[in-house]
Amino acid sequence: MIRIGLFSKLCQVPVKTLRYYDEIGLLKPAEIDRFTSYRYYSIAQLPRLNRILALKDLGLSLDQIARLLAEDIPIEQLRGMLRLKEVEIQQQMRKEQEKLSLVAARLKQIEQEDEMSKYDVVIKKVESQRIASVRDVIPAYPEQGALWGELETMLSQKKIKRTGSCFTLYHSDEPKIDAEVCEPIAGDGSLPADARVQTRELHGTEVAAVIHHGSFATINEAYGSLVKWIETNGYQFNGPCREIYLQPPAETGNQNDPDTVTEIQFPVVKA
Amino acid sequence: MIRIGLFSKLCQVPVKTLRYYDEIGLLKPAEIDRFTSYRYYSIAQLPRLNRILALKDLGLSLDQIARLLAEDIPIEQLRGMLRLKEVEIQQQMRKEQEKLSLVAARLKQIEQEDEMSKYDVVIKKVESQRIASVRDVIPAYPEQGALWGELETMLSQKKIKRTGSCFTLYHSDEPKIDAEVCEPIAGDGSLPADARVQTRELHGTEVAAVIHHGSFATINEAYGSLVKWIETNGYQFNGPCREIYLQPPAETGNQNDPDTVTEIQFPVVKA
DNA sequence: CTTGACTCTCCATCTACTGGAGGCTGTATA
DNA sequence: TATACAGCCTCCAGTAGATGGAGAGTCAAG
Repeated sequence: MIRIGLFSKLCQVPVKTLRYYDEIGLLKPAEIDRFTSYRYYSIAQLPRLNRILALKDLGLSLDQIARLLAEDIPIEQLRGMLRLKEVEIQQQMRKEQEKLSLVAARLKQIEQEDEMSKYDVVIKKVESQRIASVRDVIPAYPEQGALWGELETMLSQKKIKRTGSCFTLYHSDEPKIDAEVCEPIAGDGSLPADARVQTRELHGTEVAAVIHHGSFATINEAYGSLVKWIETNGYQFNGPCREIYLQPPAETGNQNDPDTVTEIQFPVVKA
Repeated sequence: MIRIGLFSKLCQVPVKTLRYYDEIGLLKPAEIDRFTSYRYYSIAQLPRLNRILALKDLGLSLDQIARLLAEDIPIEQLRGMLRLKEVEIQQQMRKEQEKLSLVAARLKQIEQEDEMSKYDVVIKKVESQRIASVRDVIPAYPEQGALWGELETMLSQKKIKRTGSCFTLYHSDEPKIDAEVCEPIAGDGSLPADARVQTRELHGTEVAAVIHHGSFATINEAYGSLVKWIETNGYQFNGPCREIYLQPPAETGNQNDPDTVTEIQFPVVKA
């Protein structure tokens, strides 16, 4: 029987850690003095500790290790745990890889422009949502006002309220702009059976997004940054772009308000 | 001004997390009602939050992000932080890679033998230490008794105490076993200037180690496991093997004691 | 006026330890 | 045998980045 300090030296594990393992029941000392509470370990406990360390090196949690050491684990379960861990590590590696390329892209961008970009691109998931929309080809971006009028009229007639920010889907670019103005509505919204206004489910997707703060006059910069980011970070476009008007419900509108906040989202997939 | 719930929906960040960011000063609401303590956010705060999220995706800590957003950061410092992070991520990836191959090796081993090996190999660092030793070629392993005799005699004459477990270094294998029996001594140990007993520094190294619990008769299994592990896990031998006798200082000795505990270490380098 | 959805603060929890304060215990030396 | 000092004990707090819950106050609609 040896005391904790010597045991610690033999196994190269700090005393504090041994006490912690005792506390959580992972490795109890062979004996504890009833009067002094001194922990006494047996050299024969080294193999168990070694097994603990080896399993820890695989990335298993102490909790999992405790369960594995519980003596009556079928080999099948061990195999399962390891396979699970294998997958976990692979996922983790992919994440790290992702981070690495993001960092590298940022660095490259700093090299080129010598400052931090005004826009920050984030990848996020957008949930599936039910929308009411009006779609048409318009000659110029500001011309979508008419479409908004049609949509609003219909919705207020039917007394349907929107459940989120309204937005425009751009199905095609200039010069023939194929725009669809949309408002999210409740899931049970009755369809109006109207030729112009239709309701449908807009399915969820991953998007790359930036937020533009300022008048629409300068929104091109935001588009430029976002498109460039998507290309340099190895994503591919995967659907029509969404331009979301993030005004608080009260104040919808003024195109040139310098406090306008707009989110631009491009559905993407990792190439 | 919008309330936390709506802001949470717009930016896809949980309410709890927004409150946490407020608490740590990373993103304070634009306004807080003095009477109700309700947090009110401005849509114009979305770009800042987006930047936070983007930096978080790079793997920066909230603390680092807070410092970066402190407005007066020179571009140089940002560059430095990113480069540092780049290196960190690469290290992390190497670690994950290491784990992955360890897990894979375990799985393969289970496939082959259909049980968990009796021995668990761990990689650890061994500190540099001062030793007194006697080295000679012996015809068989048990013959090292004589060498131990010489060493012990000398040390007890000089009244030098050992500072750790004694061990044998095997410089060569059977049939001509070149063994060096060693005892660690205090760093300032005076050298005895003896032809047979010498003192020297044994430099630190990484080792792959297993612990054998039981009589020496079966120690070959431990050697077998360890050597196999080293080979399948892509390490290379890097010095003479150490056989460490982990008995508590009191009971040195009996070769066939079934409670003998021995650690076997092979210095290794990652191939 | 009530109901139900939101929001608030405060506390606890997670992982695997690490550090420190304050107080015993064991051993070596004088 | 007295004393110094290393070693050991327990308890408490803190790490990072949230997450979950209790209990209470607030807001808007019907």
